[in-house]
Amino acid sequence: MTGRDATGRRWSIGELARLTGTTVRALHHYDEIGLLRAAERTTSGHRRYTERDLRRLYRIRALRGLGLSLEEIAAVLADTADDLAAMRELLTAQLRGLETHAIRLRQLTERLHGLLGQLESASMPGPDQFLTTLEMISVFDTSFSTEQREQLAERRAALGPDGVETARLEWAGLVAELLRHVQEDSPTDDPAVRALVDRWDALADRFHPAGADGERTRTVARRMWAENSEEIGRRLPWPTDQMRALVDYLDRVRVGRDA
Amino acid sequence: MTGRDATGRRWSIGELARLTGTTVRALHHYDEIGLLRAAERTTSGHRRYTERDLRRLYRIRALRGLGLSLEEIAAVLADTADDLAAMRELLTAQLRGLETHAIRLRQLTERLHGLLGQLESASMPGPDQFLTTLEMISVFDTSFSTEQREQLAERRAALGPDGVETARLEWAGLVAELLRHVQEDSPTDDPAVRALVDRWDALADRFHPAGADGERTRTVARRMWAENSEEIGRRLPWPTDQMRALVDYLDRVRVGRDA
DNA sequence: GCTACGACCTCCCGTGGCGTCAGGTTCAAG
DNA sequence: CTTGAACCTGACGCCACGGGAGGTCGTAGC
Repeated sequence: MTGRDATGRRWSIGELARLTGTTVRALHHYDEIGLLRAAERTTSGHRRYTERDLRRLYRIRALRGLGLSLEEIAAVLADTADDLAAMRELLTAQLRGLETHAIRLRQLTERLHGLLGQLESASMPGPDQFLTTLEMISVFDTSFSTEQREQLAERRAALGPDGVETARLEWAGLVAELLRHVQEDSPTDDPAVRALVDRWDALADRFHPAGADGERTRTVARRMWAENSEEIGRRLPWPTDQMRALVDYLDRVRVGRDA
Repeated sequence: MTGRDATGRRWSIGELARLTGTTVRALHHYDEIGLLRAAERTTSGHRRYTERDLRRLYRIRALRGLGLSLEEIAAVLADTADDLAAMRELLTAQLRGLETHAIRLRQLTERLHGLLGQLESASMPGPDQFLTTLEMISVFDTSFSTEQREQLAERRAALGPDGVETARLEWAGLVAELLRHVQEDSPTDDPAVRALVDRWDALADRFHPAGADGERTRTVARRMWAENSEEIGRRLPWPTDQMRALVDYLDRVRVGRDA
């Protein structure tokens, strides 16, 4: 078993750790799980590593540096190593995983950017408002049905990720602000309210722009946003009625505006 | 204490989980760590959540969706919430963290791309070669001294991350292949060997291009690569002599080529 | 031979954010 | 009254180690 390198150099566990930039504890761990067993032990139990162990360790560290799990590493290093296909497959899978990870990371970054922008802007009234926006974001994430998500995905391609994030965030903020106006029963000709509703409609139009059959599309669009508002209302502490009231309120403001 | 919402709706833990898209277990966990305690319990011990709990949960989920840890969330939600500055600070820090994370992710992706490219290319002799390349990568990552890293960083800016990764990978492969030739004592006028050495020198030149004082820079460059080779040799199972032999071999090939 | 002192040993708890049983109790509908 | 779904607490598992306790081993200097 040790015949192959019975004559070579030996390293203690600490030397090995220093050589490879790992820690003694990590080597203990690899030993425990059987990923890298010391080829020999001294009579007193100290580990002695051989050249083969060292080279295996280098491979392990390289693969870990590529983000593979210890289990995966054990698998590819267990194959008699003439199995490059397995290695290629694993690395390809890893690459795909990294790419989806990168996508989520970008989305996260955009959300954070948006939120920070909102925090910096002067239009931010206070902490209550911001916390409500947070709630709306959470609700938004769990409220859209699958087919609605698909519809959004179509628009997503056209708007680009930035546009979608911005819209999502803006919409969450709008719902929060408008709900407050509904609760306070602001008059429908309040300029502030009109500005909010204009932004609301512009947002909906951006997702469902008027095409050849402009009016029909817009109707569908507004209905969809209204339905989402209701769905969201069902998930909020405020009763559904309140959310329906919001939609009604929107309509009343529009009537006053378009008259 | 419960006076504020003594009259509102109550939700069971399962209802709350369905509303917010979480799991019962997660809510148990939040309760355990004190992040979200149910406002009340029934006489039999079942949790009853109030409207305030629900809204707090929405905030928690939104912040978790932004990648904050439960501890951080507890901190910002504990502040009496008029502390938007703390929130801004935390989100900014989070954004910075995401960005460094994204950088590492890009590096990883590039490495994987490079390795896969090497695996696909026809110049890949066999699994042994590939595993040796893995070892070299590992060694490369831990061998360069700090000032050498700094020198590399300068060039890095000029070459771009892609260039650095490609070079790193190519160099690792070259060392592996050349070491084999040294071991097999291939003749110095072997065309395959010459091609390898040409690639080696081209690589070094790419990192240390000939400027006004061309020759001196090149000498420095070659010395640096040679030193790294020795340093690397010291970390390899092969003795230092072998690595020094590699450098000598390189020189002999160059002499034959330039004559 | 004695004494440091460092390197090594094994065993075990902790990390984060829950998932997943196990074994028992309670609730709501029929 | 019964059944089945929902709920409870408690405990272990995950992943790749970090870190500490408490003991043994190796070697260098006196």
